[in-house]
Amino acid sequence: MTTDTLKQATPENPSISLGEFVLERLRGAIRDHRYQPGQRIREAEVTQWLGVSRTPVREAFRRLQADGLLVLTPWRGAQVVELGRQQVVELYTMRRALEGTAAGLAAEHASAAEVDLLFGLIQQDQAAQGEPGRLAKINRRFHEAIHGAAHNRYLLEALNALDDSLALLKSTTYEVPGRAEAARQEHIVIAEAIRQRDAGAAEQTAR
Amino acid sequence: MTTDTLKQATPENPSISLGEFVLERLRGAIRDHRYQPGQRIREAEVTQWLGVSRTPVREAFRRLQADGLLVLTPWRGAQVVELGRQQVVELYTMRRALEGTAAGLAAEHASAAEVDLLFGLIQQDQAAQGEPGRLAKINRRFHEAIHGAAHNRYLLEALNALDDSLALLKSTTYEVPGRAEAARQEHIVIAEAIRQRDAGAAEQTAR
DNA sequence: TTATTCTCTATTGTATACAATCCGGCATTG
DNA sequence: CAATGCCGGATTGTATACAATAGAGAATAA
Repeated sequence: MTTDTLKQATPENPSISLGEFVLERLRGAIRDHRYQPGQRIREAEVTQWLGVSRTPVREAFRRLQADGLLVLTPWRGAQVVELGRQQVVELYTMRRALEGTAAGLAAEHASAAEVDLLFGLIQQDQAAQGEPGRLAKINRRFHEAIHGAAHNRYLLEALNALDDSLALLKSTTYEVPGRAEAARQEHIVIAEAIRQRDAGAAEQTAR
Repeated sequence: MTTDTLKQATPENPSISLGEFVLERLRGAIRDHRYQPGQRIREAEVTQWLGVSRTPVREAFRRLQADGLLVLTPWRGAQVVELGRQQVVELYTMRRALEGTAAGLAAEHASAAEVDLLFGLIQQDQAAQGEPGRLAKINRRFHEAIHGAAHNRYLLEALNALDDSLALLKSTTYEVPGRAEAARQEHIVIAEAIRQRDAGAAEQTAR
């Protein structure tokens, strides 16, 4: 594999290594359910798909194993993780906890600009009523803003890893009628608590 | 590399792959400060040390990168992570938070046997007064017991990863005179809160 | 003397050859 | 007919060859 082929394979960013490239493509495929939980992924398969040799594929496999997205069984290769009921429960429990932690830390560490961003997103949220797509996007950005305001890279990493694992589930974003309104009210309470540096309240509400 | 050589390299457990073997040896070496923060680790070096080829070494490197113990720079190889001041602060903050989460979840999910274990360890702790070595060991087991009682594998993973990162610091286990006694009192409060299923109190005290 | 460029070596990224293992089907035997 | 054992292909684990790059040091010019 020459540098030329690498450029072909990653036109957006020719500077990253093939291993990173394969990693991102595989992670994306798993997130988008192009590989489904329980499905086996053969090295040769990815090799042909992305036009690279086995070496970078195997490196990507190892990283994904460490991230909890793949199970590597000796001599049997890689399988997308299948989450059991108990694991799903634990995953959501952990997420609730970390979400609370993030809000609490944000209350302690958020800058004025970050607080402004939170309230700005709440206003955008208000303006996007009735547009589920936009609403979901703004909602996500609100949570990301809180995560960032916590100013803790390890917390951030953990939250991202959790999100990746949650993507393994069938994404059933069910619409509960009054949920959007209730969520916005909660967001206001959280943002207010953060502005007033009330870590306890922010943490409790975020959970 | 034949199976025979593999057995030579891992006499304790000939069944695991060489990649896993290298991973464990490297992780241990970093934990024990045989490789110091900032130090570069060359592939050829590990290759000779452990008598394996570069392939398993590289796999171990990737896993350690994912665990946050190594930094891999393209064309410059692996370096043990050097934690800056801010990172250390964030690490300890995260640990406090997760320790609290673990205690809170333990209060919700601990079995009777696990509660008994906690109180048993407190008694052992009392009996080991004046023996810093034993005391530290029992203390560690107490915390591990709480982590286990939380019944959340993702939390457990995160705590272990955090411990690995903390091992990068110069382990300055400084002895504060009355600390052992104070710690035991705190442990009693935590264990009591868990027994009474008081998640809030357990979480607050554990932090 | 100092800055700069060039070359060469050490080291890593990638591809591929080879060894070991698992899993299917098939034959043999009771 | 069923059960068992034994190949043979498919797949992964490991080693190694080759390509590409970074960095150190020498040589040259100012």
